[in-house]
Amino acid sequence: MKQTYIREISKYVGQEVVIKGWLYNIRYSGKLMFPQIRDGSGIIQGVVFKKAVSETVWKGFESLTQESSIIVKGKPREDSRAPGGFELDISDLEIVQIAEPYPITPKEHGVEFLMDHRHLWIRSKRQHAILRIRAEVIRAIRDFFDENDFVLCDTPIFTPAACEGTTTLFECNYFDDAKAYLTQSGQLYNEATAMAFGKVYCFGPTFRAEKSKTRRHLTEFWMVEPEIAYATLDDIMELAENFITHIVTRVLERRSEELRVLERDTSKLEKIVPPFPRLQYDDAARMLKEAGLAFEYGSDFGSPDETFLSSQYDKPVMIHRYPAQVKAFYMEVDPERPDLALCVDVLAPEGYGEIIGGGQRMASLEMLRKRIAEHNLPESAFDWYLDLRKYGSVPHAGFGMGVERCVAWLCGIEHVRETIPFPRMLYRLRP
RNA sequence: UCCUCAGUAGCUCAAUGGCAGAGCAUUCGGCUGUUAACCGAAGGGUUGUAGGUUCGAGUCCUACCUGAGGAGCCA
Repeated sequence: MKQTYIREISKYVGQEVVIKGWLYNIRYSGKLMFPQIRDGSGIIQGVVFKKAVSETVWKGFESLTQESSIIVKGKPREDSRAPGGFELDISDLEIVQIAEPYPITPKEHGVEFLMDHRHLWIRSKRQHAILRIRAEVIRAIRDFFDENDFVLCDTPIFTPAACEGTTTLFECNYFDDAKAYLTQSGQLYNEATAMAFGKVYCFGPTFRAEKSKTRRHLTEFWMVEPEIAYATLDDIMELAENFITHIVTRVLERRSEELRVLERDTSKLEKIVPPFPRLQYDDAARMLKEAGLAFEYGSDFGSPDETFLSSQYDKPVMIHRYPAQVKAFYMEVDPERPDLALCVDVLAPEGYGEIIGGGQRMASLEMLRKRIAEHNLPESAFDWYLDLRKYGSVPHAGFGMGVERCVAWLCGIEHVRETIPFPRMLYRLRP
C-alpha cells in the first residue's frame, strides 16, 4: 500500500492509510495506548485499543522504544483531543527496527549534550521548525533574485589569497606546494561576473577563521551576495530593503505554523515594510555620544553600539557612509566627503546585529592601486581584479547577507548555531 | 587572545566542611482518553583531572582539561 505523509493526512479522513516513520513518544493507559508517530513531514497521535488489534500488534507496540522505526496502518479522523487535530485509529504495525535507548528524552537537556547529539537533535519539533524556516528563507532568496533578472554565478570556494586581506582565513594544501584558502567572500569574483552579466548573485558557504565565540558567529556560514553593474549605494540600499521585506513576507505567509511552534511574536515581523530608516554614520555616532556609550568617533561600531542603534527602531536600520579608513580597501569614497566610504550595514531589529554589509565599489584604477598599497596588500594578488578597472570600468555596487543571522532573527532564537543543520564553531567540529 | 560563569547517575539538577540524593530515561508491575500522562518497585556513582589544606573535601586553595556566555573581529 502506498505511503501517506502526515502533512497531507486531512485529505484522507475515513480512508485506510499507511504511515512510515518513527515513534516520537508513547503514552500507555492500561488497555489503551497513544503512540505519537513522526514521518519527517509532521507528527500524528495514534490510538491503539487492545480489543481492536491482534495480540501481535499490541505486544509490538509494548516493545517499542523512542525513535523505533515503524510502519503503521490506520484510519485518520478529526479529534480535538489530539495534538494537531487529527488522530489515527491504528489497525496494524510493522516494526522496521527497535531503537536502542534514545539519548534525547522529552525532558530538558543542556547545550553541550544537545550539540554533541546534533545528528539526533534535528529530529525534534523545535529544530524542525527552525530548519524548515531556513529552507524557506533560502527559497525566498533564490526566487527574489531569479525573478528580478539576476544571474546566478557562483564563486570559488578555494581561493589563492585573501579577498580583503584582513580577516583570518582557513588554509589548506593544494596539491604539491601550493596553498589554498577557503573563501571568506565571493565579492571580488562577483565584480567580474557583474561586468559580464550586469546583475548577478552568488550563494554558498563562507569560511571565517576568526576566534569569535558569541551567539552570532559560525566559522562556516552561508552568504548570498548580489552585485550590480552601474548601481550606486542608493540603488543597493533600496534593493536591500526590498530583499529583506520579500524574505520576511514569504516566511510569514508560508511558515506561520513553524513560527507558532517557536512562539515567535509575528507582530514584530509584520512591521517589516519599506522604507527602512537610513542613518548616516555621523548621526549614528552622535546618537551613541548622547546616549553616553563609550564610543570614539572614527572607529567602527562595537557590538554594544550596534545593539543600542538597532534598539532605536522597529525595522532594520541602514547605516551608511562609515569612515573609509575602517572599511575594506575596495569601497568607493563619497565624492563630497572623500573621508567617507559609500558603504552600508543593515542591522536587524531586536538586537540581532548586522545581517547585511555592502556598498559601492571603487571604479578608478589609480585610486584602487593606491588603496591596495595603503592597506599593505600585494598588488600581484589582485592583478585580475585590477583588470576589471582597465577594461570598461563602471560604477557598481552589491552586498552580502548572512543567512544564519537572518534566520535567527526571523525565528527569534538566541543563537545562530540552531539555524544550520550542522554548525561549525570555534572548538566545535563534530558531529 | 582576554574577561566571567559552570563541570555530581545516561539526561536535568540538589546536597551549611560531617551517611552521595531527587525527577526523567531504562527494567518490572498497575491503569480504556493520555497531552513532557500518572501510580508502585528495582538497577544505576573513581562528584572533569592532578596536587594541596583539614580529624574529615562534591563543598576550601592551586594548576590543568572541557563547556557556556561576552569582548575584540565580523555576516
